[in-house]
Amino acid sequence: MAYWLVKSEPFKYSWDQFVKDKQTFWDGVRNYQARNNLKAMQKGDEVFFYHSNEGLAIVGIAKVAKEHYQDPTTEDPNWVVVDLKPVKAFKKPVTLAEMKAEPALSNLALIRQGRLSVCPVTEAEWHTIMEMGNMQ
DNA sequence: GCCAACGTTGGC
DNA sequence: GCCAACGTTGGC
Repeated sequence: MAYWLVKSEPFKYSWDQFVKDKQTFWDGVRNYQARNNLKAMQKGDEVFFYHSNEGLAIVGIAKVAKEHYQDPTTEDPNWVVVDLKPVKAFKKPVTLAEMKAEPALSNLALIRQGRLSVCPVTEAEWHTIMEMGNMQ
């Protein structure tokens, strides 16, 4: 079991839309590092859903419903998607500012490499963030 | 809307 | 294979 974090701009695809859809394929990844992370995801892995640009917070938890497959929005075999489904929303979203202020999260990939749209989260980081969001 | 960070591209 | 130029992302 591994943990991940994906980003979405709420304009483009918000958590609310995700919940309404019940399931979605995570497309639009056009970065090799992010793509490699997508490929490493396994069914059942848990994923933080982060709102970039607006909100700047982790707003919910998703689960990998289907492992990577060819991105249906392109012919290019370089790119893949995974299926995600919503698990639950944070009662209290954990903001980027809070995560930056938390010493236990100083190595968080999201903070170290802000532009990476799909990044790994360690188990310790996962639990820290869960506590910060009152999700324990 | 600006700017910093970073990835990608292309000329040499 | 290096490096400058350029484009994109995302925080502020």
